[in-house]
Amino acid sequence: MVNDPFKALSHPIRRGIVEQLAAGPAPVGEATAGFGVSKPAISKHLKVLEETGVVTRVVEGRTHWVSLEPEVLGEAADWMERQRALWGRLFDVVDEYLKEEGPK
Amino acid sequence: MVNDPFKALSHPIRRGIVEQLAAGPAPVGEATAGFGVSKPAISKHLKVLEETGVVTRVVEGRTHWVSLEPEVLGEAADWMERQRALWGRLFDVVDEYLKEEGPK
DNA sequence: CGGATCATTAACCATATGGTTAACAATACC
DNA sequence: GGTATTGTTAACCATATGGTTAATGATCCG
Repeated sequence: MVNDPFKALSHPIRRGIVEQLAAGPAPVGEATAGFGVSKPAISKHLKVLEETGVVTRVVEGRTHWVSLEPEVLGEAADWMERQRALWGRLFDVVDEYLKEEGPK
Repeated sequence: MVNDPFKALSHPIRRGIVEQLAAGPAPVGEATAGFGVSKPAISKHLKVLEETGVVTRVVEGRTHWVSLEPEVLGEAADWMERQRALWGRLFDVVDEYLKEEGPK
């Protein structure tokens, strides 16, 4: 995977930023308010989100506008759904197993 | 999040193990074959998967049976789908924005 | 120009992560 | 008992991660 959205989402602060951005593009300060860490810490999380392709940034004057990249996050969502589909089969396997065992 | 499935899924080998286990419970050696790393490395990945609640282990003789825990992975899948739903709205927001701008 | 504002970079630190080889543990088999 | 099989633990190493404070960049505004 070139973009690795799962790496991006592996920290709660970064998931929080993604949640904030779901409402639409926002300046850094707005998208990252309320996480209780310093600005440099935020800057680093944002950098990870950018490097993994989850967000993009447009600088406009002194404010940096940050936007979600749904396609990249979609890769993660798709993987999860593919897995979920397979778990369904897994339940069937377990069911069959229980059937073979017969009723108690 | 007490269980953090996203942390578990943040490494490609661990995602690979999850994929293998989607077919059903398997012994460690079977669930983790073909990743090109040493057994201790595998052991550690498995430990992470266990600690985050993504898999459970049952020891039977000298083979350790590993199983997926769909509920825990479901937390991650649900989060992704909630986000995906919000991205939908995001597209609408962008559409509205483009409408306001008017046709070129 | 000078100060306030928005945000990053630099330098540093502690701990986590991901890998290795070597040794160990426990069970299975002859 | 001796050896093969399955898997973990111990010790070690390099790099990544996540945080800090202090300094810097860049823009806006009076």
